[in-house]
Amino acid sequence: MTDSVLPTEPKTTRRKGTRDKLLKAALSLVAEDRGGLAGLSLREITRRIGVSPTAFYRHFPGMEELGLTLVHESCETLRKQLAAVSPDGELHVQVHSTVQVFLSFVAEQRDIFVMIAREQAGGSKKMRAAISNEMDLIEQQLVQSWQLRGLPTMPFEQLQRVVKMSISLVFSTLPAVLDMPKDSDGGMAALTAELEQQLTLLLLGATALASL
Amino acid sequence: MTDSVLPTEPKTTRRKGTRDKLLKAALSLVAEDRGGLAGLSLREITRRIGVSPTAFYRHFPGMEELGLTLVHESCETLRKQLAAVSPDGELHVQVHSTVQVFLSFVAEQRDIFVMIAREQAGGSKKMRAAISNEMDLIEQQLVQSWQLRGLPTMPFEQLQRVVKMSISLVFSTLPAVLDMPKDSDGGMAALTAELEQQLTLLLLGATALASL
DNA sequence: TGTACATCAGTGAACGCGCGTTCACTGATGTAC
DNA sequence: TGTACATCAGTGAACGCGCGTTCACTGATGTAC
Repeated sequence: MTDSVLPTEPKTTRRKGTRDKLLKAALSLVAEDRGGLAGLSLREITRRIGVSPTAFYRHFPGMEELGLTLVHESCETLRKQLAAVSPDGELHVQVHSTVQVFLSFVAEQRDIFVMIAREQAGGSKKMRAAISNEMDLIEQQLVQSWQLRGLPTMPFEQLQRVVKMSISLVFSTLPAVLDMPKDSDGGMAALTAELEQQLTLLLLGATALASL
Repeated sequence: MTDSVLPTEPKTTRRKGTRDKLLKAALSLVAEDRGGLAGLSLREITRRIGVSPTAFYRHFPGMEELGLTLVHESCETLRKQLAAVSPDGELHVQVHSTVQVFLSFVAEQRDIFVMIAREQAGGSKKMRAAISNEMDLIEQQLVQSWQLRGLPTMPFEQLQRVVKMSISLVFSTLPAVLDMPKDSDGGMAALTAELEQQLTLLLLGATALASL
């Protein structure tokens, strides 16, 4: 048994990984139900990743900061993915593409959205402010990208309102996602279909209205 | 000092009132922030109304049942008030009336809506099921009453979807209500105006679409 | 390359606290005769 | 109307528990010379 061969691999691994593990553990605990970030404890999180409770404080001053970090980093990822979409063609094709991106992201990052849905109204004041801020950023980004693509056959103010409403509607379906088995493809498909119907109705309606 | 004159008044008062006091106290504690029903304790509630913690169990088996009762009784009240509205005239007048009823009820019963908004996504599974059930009842009722008034210049399925979307949009604004000072009339007016714009856009759009 | 030192991530014992729930109880209200 | 009894709402002591946070510590990693 040669003792200390291959000093590489685990060198910095166990060191740096803990912060991310804490975030992931918190996220999965929230997704597992009970009652939002407020419903889980620091000790529960550290227990799950096999680390002493005190280790938590090496990475976050407290639970609230962990929550804010989680929201911020998740939404950043979402915005990047949304920015990468560039649908072409007619209006309803573009709608379809955007909705698909949004929803496949929701399906993929289910836990994150579950958490955002819960904290959006249920969290602390700071938490709610952070989420509302992130949603505004998403809104701005969508408005811009749709403008650039020549979609807006309607006044700017109306386009902005339509986007805001679309985002509200997407987030409204999240509680239903919460109560869906993690692997229920059928259920998710039904939600997706209904949401697409809703957004299409909204967008076509607004367009029809603007052309009168 | 004649001792036991006037034996009336407080006879049954202190007895029966406790259950309602518990409900009210829980509601006001949720509205005061922190983090939903999950964020407050049985002892906190009983402390607020000056009763021993054990008295709680005379009225509810636990916190969850108190929460479910709160939701149920509140939504029943809301539905009764909505049923009492009978707007006349053109479409946008009817929209205006309905929105006004809804929003004045929200303003009036602010705490209840705050709680519903929080628990809709943030609560336990049972809680979410109860709220989603109550929202369906509201939806059905609105669809019926609009149908009776001859509003639907659109297919039934579309009317139903429009109502569902309207309710989603109303509930989406609740997190913003949460962060508004209790007496900020200006803030509430702004929210009301934006919401009315949104709903008008949706309804007129859908109508325009149906008449193409 | 080797050595000395500083920084940093994680430890484990200990604390005081508020919690939900149990229990046997008390005294007031309601009911039967 | 009065008396005996059952029911019911509220009490207060007691319990064990998991919590957040503190502290002095250890040993590994990173840095300066």
